Amino acid sequence: MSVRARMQRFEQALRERGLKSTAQRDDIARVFFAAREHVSVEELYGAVRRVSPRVGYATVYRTLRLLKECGLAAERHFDDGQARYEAVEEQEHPHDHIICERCGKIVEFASEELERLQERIARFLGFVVSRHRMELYGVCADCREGRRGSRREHGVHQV
Amino acid sequence: MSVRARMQRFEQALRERGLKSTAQRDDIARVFFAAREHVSVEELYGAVRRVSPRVGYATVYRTLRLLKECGLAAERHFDDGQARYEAVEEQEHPHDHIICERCGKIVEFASEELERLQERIARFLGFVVSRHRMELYGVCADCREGRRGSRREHGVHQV
DNA sequence: GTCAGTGCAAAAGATTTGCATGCGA
DNA sequence: TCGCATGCAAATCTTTTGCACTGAC
Repeated sequence: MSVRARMQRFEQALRERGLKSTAQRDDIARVFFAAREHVSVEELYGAVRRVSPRVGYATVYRTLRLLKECGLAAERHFDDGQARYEAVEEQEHPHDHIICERCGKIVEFASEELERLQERIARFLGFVVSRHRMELYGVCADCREGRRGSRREHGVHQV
Repeated sequence: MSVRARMQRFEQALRERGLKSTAQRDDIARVFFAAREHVSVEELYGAVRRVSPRVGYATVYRTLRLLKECGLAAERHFDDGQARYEAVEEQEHPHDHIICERCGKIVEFASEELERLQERIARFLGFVVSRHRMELYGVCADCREGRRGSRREHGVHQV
């Protein structure tokens, strides 16, 4: 989905909630949607300040919370401790992450087989699953072969 | 493994590193090993204070870091944001967690089928996996059926 | 004109660190 | 005795909140 389309969804969400559209909110949302996936608050704040230097940290946090509540952003906690955010696709299929421990690249993937297995395991343990999270950590092909590689890797890979 | 056996491993690890055995370290380690799994620092601090009221927060953190470095404790970050620690079994098989969103019970499980699937997915994406983490969130049988149930559920379930 | 939104600073919560003192080896 | 370990308080770091001012509607 384009940044423009996402912005329209954001503006619509604001209207639906009777919230105001402001220059700051727009700047933060636009930078967020245009950013590489999985930004930390710090990274987002830095990028926003380059566009609009008077924006405060608190507004970035507040707008990120707003985007989360509108279903336009998702918060992720990876093992390094710091929270990261990613833009959510419309009707997005839940997906998982595989992370290169050398270059930091994060690749998204979805596996129906994995989901079925999770259901099965949960049922065996007496649980009904509502959500899950899985992360694989390792080394990507680019790093193993000494290539530079792109840290950007778009979209969810169906595996 | 018993608390006693774990304490012996701890004392040995201290000696190997040329570190001192102190009353505080022993108290914290003993309470940690005896505690239910997945304690937060706050919970551990509270429990240690009941045994030894003069211990400081900093010492709990420092000892927990030490236990981690000795391979006797593992740090886990679940989705609620706060870090939790669990005692590590000797030659422990990596395992995953399923968490009841109603009563907070955490059940550990290990699945070879899951591991094989993870390997397969990673290979497909060009990665070599070194570790992983998976959490399932849902509602346990006890909660669904209005039973009280035990929050303790020992050991890793092979599924 | 109203009142939600913003920036700033202060607060809050989690964790780490500096330092004088204590205590294990 | 010597130096690591401790307790305390202060410093960090991340995130939230209070408040007076601003600006969207």
